[in-house]
Amino acid sequence: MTESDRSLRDRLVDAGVELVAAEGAPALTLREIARRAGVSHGAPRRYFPTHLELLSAIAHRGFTALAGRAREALGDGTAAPGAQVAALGRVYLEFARDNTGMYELMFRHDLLESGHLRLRETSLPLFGLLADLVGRARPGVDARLVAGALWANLHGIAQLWSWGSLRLATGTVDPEPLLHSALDAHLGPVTSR
Amino acid sequence: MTESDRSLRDRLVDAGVELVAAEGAPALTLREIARRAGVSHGAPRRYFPTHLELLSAIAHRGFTALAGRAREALGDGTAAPGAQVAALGRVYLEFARDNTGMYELMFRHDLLESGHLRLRETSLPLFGLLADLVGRARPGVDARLVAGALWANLHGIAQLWSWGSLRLATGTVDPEPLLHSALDAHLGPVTSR
DNA sequence: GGCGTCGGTAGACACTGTCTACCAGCGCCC
DNA sequence: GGGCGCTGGTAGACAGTGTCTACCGACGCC
Repeated sequence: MTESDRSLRDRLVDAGVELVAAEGAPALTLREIARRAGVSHGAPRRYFPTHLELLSAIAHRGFTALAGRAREALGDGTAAPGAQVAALGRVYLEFARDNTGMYELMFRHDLLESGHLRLRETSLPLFGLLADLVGRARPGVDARLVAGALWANLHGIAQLWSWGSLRLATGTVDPEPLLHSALDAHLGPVTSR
Repeated sequence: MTESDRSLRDRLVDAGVELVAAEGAPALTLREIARRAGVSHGAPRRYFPTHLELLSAIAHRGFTALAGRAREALGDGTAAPGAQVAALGRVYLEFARDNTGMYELMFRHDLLESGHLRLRETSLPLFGLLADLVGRARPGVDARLVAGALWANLHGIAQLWSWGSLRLATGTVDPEPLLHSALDAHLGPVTSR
């Protein structure tokens, strides 16, 4: 058959990725994913011993997708470090805005600890890149610390904005000024951005 | 009876608060809350038409508790604005650390939109206080914007730290340096703190 | 004193994740 | 070649969930 040449494992993850984009994170039922992949509800168990591990695999796709967009936004990496950090921040917020369900899934804390995929470590290379850029943009500071604070800021903006809390609190109509404020704060007064 | 002089509504919320502290957010089952309150699983429906509304009422307790701690940390409010902001940030992170389950519940986005309690608006007074302090600490800037960015930063640190992601990424052993970094960033170079 | 209403019970329903028994088809080896 | 075991999937049971509905007991009120 045309479907079974790709392993069921991949088809399940594919179905999950489509489902979370179409219906949101709460729709990612084990049985519904199996249904969409055209198999019985017990089949996923061969590949994912538990529901959480399947969700982890789906979230993993999200992290690699985010990393891909980051890489392509950075281009050849010749721009000024501060500008590259700004580009990363913008990509991060755009990803969270355009993939609400997937972003929500990626940061479900019970997923982070499950699966030998070690989902938490998946985001480390991207963080390392950020820390490197921060270190070049602000020599002299503890780059990993500042990068950590900045990452937390981006994450907070992404979440609180998508929930409407920040829109309500700040009264602004889009998160761009918040991103600017955060970048200015962590990267120091406007440099060559 | 000694139990029914307080309305079942309050007893349910009480049971939920205890349960989330003892067993974590995922344990907040409608049926388990009813069990702990000593009633049948259909009883809560008289007061909370849906499970989410009961959870909203429980989370509401969390917000008022947080506001209480903030108020008591600020004291008479005579300290320098920057110091007060720092105190608020510290209280926020401590609350998130000491009440992991409750904090997780408070920021479940599907809760924020449910219930005529309008949970999202509950955090507005506290945010207004923060924005006011930020405005006095940094006159000239858009206080609500900077306060929003700072709030997002605190929220991000609280979440990512409690999940272990920030500890892993920054290599620090406690979130205090992150708080300092964030405060320095948003409030400008160390003032009278 | 009968009646209606309030506050709670009990059970049904559909749905979930997990577990277990089964089994069809295939390759492999003696 | 024929039996065997393994791989990969099916089907059903089970406990638990949230919601809904029928019932009902005690209380207040006219």
